[in-house]
Amino acid sequence: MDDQPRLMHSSHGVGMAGHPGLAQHMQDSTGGADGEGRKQDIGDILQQIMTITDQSLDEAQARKHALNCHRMKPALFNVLCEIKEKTVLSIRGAQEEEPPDAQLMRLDNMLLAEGVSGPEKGGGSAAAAAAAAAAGGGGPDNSAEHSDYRAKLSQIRQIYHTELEKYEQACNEFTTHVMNLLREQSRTRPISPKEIERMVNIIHRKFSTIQMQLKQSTCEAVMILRSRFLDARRKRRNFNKQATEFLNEYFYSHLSNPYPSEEAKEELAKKCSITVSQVSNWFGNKRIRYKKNIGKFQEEANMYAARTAVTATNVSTHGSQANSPSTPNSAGSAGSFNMNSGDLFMSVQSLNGDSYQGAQVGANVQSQVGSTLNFREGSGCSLALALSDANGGWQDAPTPSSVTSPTEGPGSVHSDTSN
DNA sequence: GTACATGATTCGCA
DNA sequence: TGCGAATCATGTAC
Repeated sequence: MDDQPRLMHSSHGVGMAGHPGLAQHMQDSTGGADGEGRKQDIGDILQQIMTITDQSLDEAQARKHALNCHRMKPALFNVLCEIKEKTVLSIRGAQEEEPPDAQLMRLDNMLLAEGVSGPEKGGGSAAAAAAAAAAGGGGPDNSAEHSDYRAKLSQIRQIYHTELEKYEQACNEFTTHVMNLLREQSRTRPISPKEIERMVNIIHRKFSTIQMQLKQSTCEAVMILRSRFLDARRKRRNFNKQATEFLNEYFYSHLSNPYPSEEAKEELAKKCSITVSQVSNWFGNKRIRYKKNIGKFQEEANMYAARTAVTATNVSTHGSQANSPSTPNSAGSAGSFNMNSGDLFMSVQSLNGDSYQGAQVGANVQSQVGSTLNFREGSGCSLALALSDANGGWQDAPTPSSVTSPTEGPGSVHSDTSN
């Protein structure tokens, strides 16, 4: 406590000594007739200011009022303000000129790109689509995951804006409060408008730091969400049995050309409750793995062939009775797949001498290992032969017209024994 | 825990 | 751009 008067007096001394213009100021404002008397006045005022903290509240209030009414007060405050301007605040002012924060700009750009800040873009659907595209997905098939991503991103966006508003509101309130306080205090201590303005800037900078932390946290949240979204996409889930059945049916029914069109893929995706991309992946994997190990898949092929043949037989029977084309897939959903009207798949395994009788075409067919016969009903029950060649490539099945001679009967077989 | 199955991803190619 | 091939990563059966 003892230090304070000493410091005050010290600063008083420095202030007066360091500001030779004070006496002049006093003279200017008072006419300079009785300089000594005025100096005494100033000394009294300063003394009162210095000792104001040692007084009781009531005494201080009374002294404050007396000081405020003192004729020398405005001049004294002007001088003190000038001294402040030329010392501490000038140093602080030099530090205020900071370059725009690069990190803040990065954060702003990222938030804008992710659709968190800036105008509402469907809750960041563009970013979600970009994320989906990056993960190899696309189209309406990922809508469930997209909507989940969008919902969470929208949540982040909402929290971000709520917090931002809170900060801005708090910043404004605090700024107003400080300004009012400083204006109030400027009645009893020398505070220039410039200093108030500077203080406001300091407050804004402090709140900007908080805002940056908020932006950083939001960016982190978006990054976590995004990585989880991508991870979830990568996470493998086995398709259900029915989906695999549908895919296998199509694959073995189109062994001659197991490249489903976009429409077929969409149809399969719909039936299997998977995405078009997944259908593409499945066929890609299937073709590779089938070619790598035809023998292993032969049993599976036979199973689907038999099933398809039975279905086709049934359908054919009813179909011929009804005199209408049929679509023999075991699921019985006519026309669901991109099959030629009346495609009948038949796989022949000669290893154990088994042969499947295509009831519809009425022919006993025995062929080479790995060869696959694709019977096409249609005009004259034409027969297309499809097989995977020795090089592992797929040989396109001839079109019915190209393999069907008008003279060929149901039992005619185009057989490629290259395998 | 291990081997195998299988969906997803990546990369090079035509 | 779609495909084949290789590979990764995870699910599943034992």
